[in-house]
Amino acid sequence: MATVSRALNRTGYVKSGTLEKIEQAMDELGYIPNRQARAMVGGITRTIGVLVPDMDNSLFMRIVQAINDAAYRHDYTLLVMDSRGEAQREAKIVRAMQELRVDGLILFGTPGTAQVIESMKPQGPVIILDRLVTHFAGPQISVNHYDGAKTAVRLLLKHCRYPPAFIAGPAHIWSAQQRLNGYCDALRDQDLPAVLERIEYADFTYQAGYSAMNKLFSRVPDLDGVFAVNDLAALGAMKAIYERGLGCPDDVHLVGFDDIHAARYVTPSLTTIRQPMESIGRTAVDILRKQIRGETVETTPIVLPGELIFRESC
Amino acid sequence: MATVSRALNRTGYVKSGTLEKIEQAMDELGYIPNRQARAMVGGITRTIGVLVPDMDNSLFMRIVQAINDAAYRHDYTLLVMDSRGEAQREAKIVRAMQELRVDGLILFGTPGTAQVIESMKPQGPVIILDRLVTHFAGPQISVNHYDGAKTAVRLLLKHCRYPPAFIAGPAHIWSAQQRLNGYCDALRDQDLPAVLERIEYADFTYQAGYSAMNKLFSRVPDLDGVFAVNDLAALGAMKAIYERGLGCPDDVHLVGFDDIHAARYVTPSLTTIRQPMESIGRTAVDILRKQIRGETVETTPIVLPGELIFRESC
DNA sequence: TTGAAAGCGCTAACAC
DNA sequence: GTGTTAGCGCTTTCAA
Repeated sequence: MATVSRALNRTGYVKSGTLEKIEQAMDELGYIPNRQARAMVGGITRTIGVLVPDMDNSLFMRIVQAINDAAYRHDYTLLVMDSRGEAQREAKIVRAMQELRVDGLILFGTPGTAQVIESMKPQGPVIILDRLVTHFAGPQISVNHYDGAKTAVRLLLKHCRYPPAFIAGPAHIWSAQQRLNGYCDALRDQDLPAVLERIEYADFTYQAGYSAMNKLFSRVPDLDGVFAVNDLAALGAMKAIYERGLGCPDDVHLVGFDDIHAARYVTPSLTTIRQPMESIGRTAVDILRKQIRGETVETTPIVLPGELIFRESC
Repeated sequence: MATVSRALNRTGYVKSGTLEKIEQAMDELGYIPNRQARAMVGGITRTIGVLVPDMDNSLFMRIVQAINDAAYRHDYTLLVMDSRGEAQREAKIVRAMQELRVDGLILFGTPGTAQVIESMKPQGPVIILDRLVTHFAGPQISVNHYDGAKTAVRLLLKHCRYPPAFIAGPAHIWSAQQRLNGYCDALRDQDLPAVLERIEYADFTYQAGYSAMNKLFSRVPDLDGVFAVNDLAALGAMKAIYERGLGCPDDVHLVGFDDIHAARYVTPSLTTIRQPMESIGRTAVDILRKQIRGETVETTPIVLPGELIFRESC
């Protein structure tokens, strides 16, 4: 038994003849080693848990894809689950992953995440992505929402005669808040006030972007530029613009945030701030691996720059 | 030890006082049962492996979401990995999942899937989704590609003066082949021949749809209707249509397949055949659970009807 | 109603 | 180079 184990793990000496015999036997018997048994004695499972609030969100999944690729490179298997944004479900899934003894956990921040982490014992390393959580001591990674928003608004200011409007996100979500700050400060830098009239709140959906845009139209007469908190909302806004018989960018300049696929597919294609999804995912796995190895890591949030993607809408 | 085990699993008798003491101790110690150890003796892991060729494909992920929800309801945890469409990677991931002793496996069919399954020993149940595989003896689930295509083409025939063109998928992919057959037969039903001139091959991408449409334009003078093998290709086609200064549906009627989110977001919104993603996912888990319980299941492919979604493009 | 003991498949330490 | 043994955390007899 021990010799087989040594052969399998290529640890210690095994005579080449014996090795062959072992390999042949494994083949004949269709033997597949049991990783759980391995994990029982070794302590590590080579699995990483990933918890997403919405598996049908291209932004999230492209980050997960990057995680997937990095994990694959390092021979890790991913447990991915969708909490559907429900805090209770999030808690149950985290628990299940702990019972499965994942080596590390990657969570996308939701309003409930802080509490979920609070209430669970710190079994192994945890990393939070995208929407950061204030009362969390571990590593966190996100795009620089603030700078990205500023860049977007500066671009609009270059093209527009009037101060751009903002379709904002829910006030209690950290990333939305950051983008709002960026919007306000970019205006302030030009000695323009951020007036309430030009800000309309929406959640991150297409529908909400559509109605927000309509509300802005009915309220603001001199409207020739809009920054939307994310691409989905921007797409909704675009719909509203075209329904009024107006055009993009001729009548209204439009900039989104995220760079989801649809941004490239629509006509006119959407100018946006691209999140560095690939490096968010890769960095997450890198840090996790360091933590798994027992090294200590920086716990101040890592903030990666977004990239302005020029397309047709602005 | 045995008593604790009984308490945890609520199997056998435990005095209520003892139960309380156990629960209190678990709390104090932050005890989290080890599912792997459990699985070692029990044989089942309550995990399901899911292998996707592209995690950033809304069609796939909405099916996975349905799988996720069904799995959650029945207390299963999902191992989801993205093979990036590479056969070799697919094989390695399946292997890893077998080593982890998943109770069942759900695969999205790719050109390489048949061989991967062939070469791996049948450890536990396997289900194949979406693109069926001919030499596979287990259960398979997909939309009725053929009927869906027929429905789409019939709709186009109603609105168009000329026989609609078809932006086809790769010939070696089963689902694409089915949709092509549907296209041809729908024409034939109206005593119209399916002429090669009106068929342009593309893969399932936006880019390919775009160039395919341009080729059709340059080849077919009387073009007022197009059926695209999937929504992404349809969106690319739409771009080409608008670039020519034409409109949808005024000049060219357009129908897609799948009903990805973007279909609703674009202007004009895309008429399409919706895949029953929710029921594909739910059914997959239902069948898997049956198989895990040891029941025998139907192995003739389950073919679910698609749904025509009327929007603006046709 | 509880405890003792065996064993799930593996690795690591040690002896041979 | 290879075999023996103990033990990872649990469930399941079987006895008490």
